[in-house]
Amino acid sequence: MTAFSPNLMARPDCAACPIRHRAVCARCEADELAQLEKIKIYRSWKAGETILFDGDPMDFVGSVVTGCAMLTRRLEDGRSQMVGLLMPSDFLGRPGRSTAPYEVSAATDLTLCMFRRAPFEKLLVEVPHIRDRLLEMSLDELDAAREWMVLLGRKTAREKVATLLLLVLRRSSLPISGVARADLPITREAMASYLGLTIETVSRQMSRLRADGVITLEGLRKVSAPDLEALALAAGEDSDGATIA
Amino acid sequence: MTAFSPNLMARPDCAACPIRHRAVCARCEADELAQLEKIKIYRSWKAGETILFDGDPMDFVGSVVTGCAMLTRRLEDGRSQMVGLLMPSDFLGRPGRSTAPYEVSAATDLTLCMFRRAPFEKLLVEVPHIRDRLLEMSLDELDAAREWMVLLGRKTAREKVATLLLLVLRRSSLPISGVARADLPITREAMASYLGLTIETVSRQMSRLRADGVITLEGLRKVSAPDLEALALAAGEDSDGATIA
DNA sequence: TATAAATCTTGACCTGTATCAAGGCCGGCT
DNA sequence: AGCCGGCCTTGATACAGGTCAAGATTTATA
Repeated sequence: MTAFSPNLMARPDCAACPIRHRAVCARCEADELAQLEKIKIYRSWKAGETILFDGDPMDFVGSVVTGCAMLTRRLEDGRSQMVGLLMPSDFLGRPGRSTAPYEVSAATDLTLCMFRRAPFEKLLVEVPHIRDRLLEMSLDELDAAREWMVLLGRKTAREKVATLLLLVLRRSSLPISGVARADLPITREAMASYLGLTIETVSRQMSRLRADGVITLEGLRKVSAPDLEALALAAGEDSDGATIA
Repeated sequence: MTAFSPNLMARPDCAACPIRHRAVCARCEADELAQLEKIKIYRSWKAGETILFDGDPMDFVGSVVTGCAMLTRRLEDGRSQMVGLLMPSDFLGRPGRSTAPYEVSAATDLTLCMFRRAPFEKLLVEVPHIRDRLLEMSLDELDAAREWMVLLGRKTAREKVATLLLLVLRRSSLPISGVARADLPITREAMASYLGLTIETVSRQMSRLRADGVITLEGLRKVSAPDLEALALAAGEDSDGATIA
């Protein structure tokens, strides 16, 4: 995964985020860039590290530059459910909230571009387009969350795994259809956490998809799909190819 | 359920929405009210009616005044998952989008306060506080959706049913703890759709909760819980009593 | 009020996924 | 290189929730 401009500065042609950024106001883009530049801080974590625990103070917002971050909610008895998988250009945090409502951790080696909340919120007041894009992004996230609810509530284990692979392949590789290859950014455990399954079930379904010729694995982390349409079919997806962001 | 001001006009003391509206700008509230007043339309549906099918053009936004609306996504083979349950004061629709990404239907007799999209979006540009509240609301919705993902992915059938009852009881009745009573606004089928279960499983778990003394049923639609704490326990909820909006 | 049509409940049985357990693969460390 | 420890895969078994089916209760209609 290569480095991208963080979300709020992304241009419409940003390869990492084909869905999220529709247009950028030509008039004020330069200003935004300059102002954001002044208050940003980069920070990195190693794969597996926890960035914030549920309830921790969270005095920043930011976006993923490289790598992959996870948002996880835990029930008291230890059961846990991932509720967000943040890829490059995805936004993290919420203006107006100072406490993390879930655990944030690094799925892979991770770099975040962070803005302290106070100056960011000030900027939010001054530059209306940042707020507009934040609204756009939140609504996209909401759509994605709802799409994921369908997966969690109604899809079979096989469909769940296929859907996640499809998501990763669609985000990582350029072609709309045909052969697609990608590095799986997450462990089997993280996949299970995201899909509402156990590790064993994920593993079994990966094996089945491989046996059925829907996917190919090289090592544990490299997946490819000779035919994305076939994978989409296994994912039980609407034929219109609705995208899950 | 009594009538409330629709969401965007809600005051901080609005009984229906204790969570969503933190503050209203005193300076511009009057103006907003006047401007919104000019472009709003009320419309009602009977319980069970479909308001919009997935993919229908949606040239309005609005909020629930009375009753209860459902957002449902369907897979091609007929499986369906409810992805939103809108109660009085909840917002429906998305500025900038003209097509419904899910089916919208009336769970009970329903009245919406609607604004045609074009003038609403114009207002959005002119009155910044409306946009701010829309962002707040979207972020709250996102939190709620994520909380629901935990339910769908990790909770048992009993916990799921208890969580939904708790949600309804918390929204309908005033006391923080102690006895709570409410009308279930939705059928068993809708409950099943929301919880990612079958009707039969919902029914069985309702019976079990009743047998265990956690809830009481009068007729099919009136529930009460002698002890909300006990219900929260059955819901597998964090002890801090985190609210699902 | 009687009857019909929904909606809900309960039971018997089955299946998909979780659980428990053993072994294999791979990367890191000495 | 060889060993160790963390992932991952595979198998055997158990159980929660789904499916199918019958009946009960409620609501709508005549």
